[in-house]
Amino acid sequence: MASRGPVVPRITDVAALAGVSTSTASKALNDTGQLREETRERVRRAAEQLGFTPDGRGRALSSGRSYTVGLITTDSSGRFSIPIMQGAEDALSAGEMALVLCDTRDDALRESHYLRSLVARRVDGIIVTGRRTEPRAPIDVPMPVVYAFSPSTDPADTSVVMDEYGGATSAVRHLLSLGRRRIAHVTGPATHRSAVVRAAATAAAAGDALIGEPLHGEWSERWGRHAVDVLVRTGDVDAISCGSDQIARGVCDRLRELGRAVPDDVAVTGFDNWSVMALASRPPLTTVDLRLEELGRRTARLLLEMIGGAAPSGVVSLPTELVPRESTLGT
Amino acid sequence: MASRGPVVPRITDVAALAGVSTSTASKALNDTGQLREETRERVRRAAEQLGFTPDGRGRALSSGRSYTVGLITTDSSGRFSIPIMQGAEDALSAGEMALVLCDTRDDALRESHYLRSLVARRVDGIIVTGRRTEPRAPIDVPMPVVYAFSPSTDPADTSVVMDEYGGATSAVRHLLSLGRRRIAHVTGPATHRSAVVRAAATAAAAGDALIGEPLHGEWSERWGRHAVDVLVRTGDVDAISCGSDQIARGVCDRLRELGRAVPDDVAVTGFDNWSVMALASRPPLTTVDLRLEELGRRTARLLLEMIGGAAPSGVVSLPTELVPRESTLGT
DNA sequence: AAACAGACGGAACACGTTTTCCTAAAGACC
DNA sequence: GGTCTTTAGGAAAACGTGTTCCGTCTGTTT
Repeated sequence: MASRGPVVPRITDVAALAGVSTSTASKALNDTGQLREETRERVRRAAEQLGFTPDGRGRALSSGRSYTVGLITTDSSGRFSIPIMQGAEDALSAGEMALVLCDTRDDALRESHYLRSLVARRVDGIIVTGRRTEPRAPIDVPMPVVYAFSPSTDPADTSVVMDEYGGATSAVRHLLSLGRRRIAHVTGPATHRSAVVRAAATAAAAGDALIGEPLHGEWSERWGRHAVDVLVRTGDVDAISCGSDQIARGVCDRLRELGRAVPDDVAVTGFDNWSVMALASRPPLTTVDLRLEELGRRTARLLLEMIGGAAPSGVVSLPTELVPRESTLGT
Repeated sequence: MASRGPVVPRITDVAALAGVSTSTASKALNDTGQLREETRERVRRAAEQLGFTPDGRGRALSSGRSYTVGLITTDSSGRFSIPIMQGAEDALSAGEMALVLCDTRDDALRESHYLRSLVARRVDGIIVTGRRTEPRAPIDVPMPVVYAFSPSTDPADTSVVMDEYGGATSAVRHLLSLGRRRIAHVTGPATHRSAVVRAAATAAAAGDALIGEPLHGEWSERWGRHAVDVLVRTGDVDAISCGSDQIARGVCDRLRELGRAVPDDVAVTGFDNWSVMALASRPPLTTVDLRLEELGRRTARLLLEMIGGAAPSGVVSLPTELVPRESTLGT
């Protein structure tokens, strides 16, 4: 027992002031047991007067729950993790649950350290999220776990992912519906699952309208600019579907520099709806919104259900949303 | 007492297995009290065998501390909050403290909700961080608080801020040292403290070299581009110091479109070192790094000291760091 | 008036740990 | 050999809450 922290009133103080026992005070404040309304009111008044707030630690111990969930993220700086965090935090705070943040920085040592810490805190459940969509090894803890964004390699675990395949498909369908028939695809490294999935969906949806093979490079504006140079040399295209908004922005910049009008000469689509890129691009990008905040919310809700006793629900795939803007529609 | 959660071994189980009392087991595992080494070892082995992890809730109750700090942020999505969070989390996790995340979304109702929740959890301390550098009203809680990024209006509180004035000064000195003598300043809205402070520092450091008044607009690439049009009409400049990297990127883009070489004709500096902007800009931006992660770390350390009993230390101002890149140095 | 049911509230224990005493055994000293 | 000190370990209380169980008191019924 270290030095006592700040002195805050305990339930016994409230009980004493109201002239009842602690158990009665507890019942009054929690609306349980059989008490006269007058007694309840007296206790409530005493609690108010003292500014009493029940101690979560005692409560946790008594209830067997900590009303806390852990969020393990491989990099919290990632633009993917943040909206997920926000969504999860939103859904959890509604249920009076707190979120403790653990950023492993992709370090296995850190991860095991944090896992021990979360287990020690008797967290009610854990959300695991990654930086990439590659499946990851499940964690071994004695409490419910939900994987978000990067699913568990064990299909029996609960994982929430977004439907990238469907997203890429919707982008291509959009281009086709606008009459584009010579579509190129520029995306990230072939070593990234996202790039491969999006490319496969694009090829399948475009069919004969796909020009050449998908071009793989880095997830950068620079690569987008360079890819345009390559495409221009190859032949003519009337649309470029990109694997990310960064690439798409680079594509737009280079097209403008070459005197090709977007979208009149070439329509461009992005992916991710990363506002910093999609809105700052000239013109603003038609893109696929991943609805990551919804993904976070859904993840948290599934976790809450599992904490409530529900069984794991396997892999849940969430729809994306096409956001049409000037890069395909014009002004 | 709700349904029992996952069954994990308690210290009594360890004690029973080792054939000692619980108090002895506790002492053995915590290296306190007077025990034979052989007994200690026996207990340790039993703990290991059972996979025992002490329950943080019981521990918190007994120690009077929760080993948890709250982080109240007005928007966790902000690119300023995130590095601060990371730094804080880094410094805290080293001390076995967990960080619970509270995103108020700039809503007073949410804020008071979270404050109640944190007080209920008997958090050991709270970090308050904002989206802007404007001072904010202090919070009233019975535990140590440190304000980061946006200081408390009460100078007696502990606040950690960055030295924007010094940062802007260093950028201008850098331009002067490169021989630039006709410097314009393009920055954000005059209603933002950051813009005003940075502009004042720029004017003071530039002296006669400052061309015209600081140009106030939005924190956007679009405004940067537009400001270049204005400046070109006004007269000739050989350097533009910008209030943010976004503005600077817009400035660079427009200068290139107008055929002005950066930095040969006009040198450009940014502010914030937001890599998405600073590195993607053509050319990459010389800019002022705010060292937000260090700010977060420092904040957390000060909080830990206050939790340990130290007195508030008033406003602490942290130095920024000039990062020279091609937009002033050339290739 | 006696028996009974129901309303009300308190005593005690549980949750899991740490810590403060306290006791018994073993050794040291005269 | 008796007293004193040291060592090793246990019993009990503390932290703050929720809940179970039980006793009392009031009012109703026969």
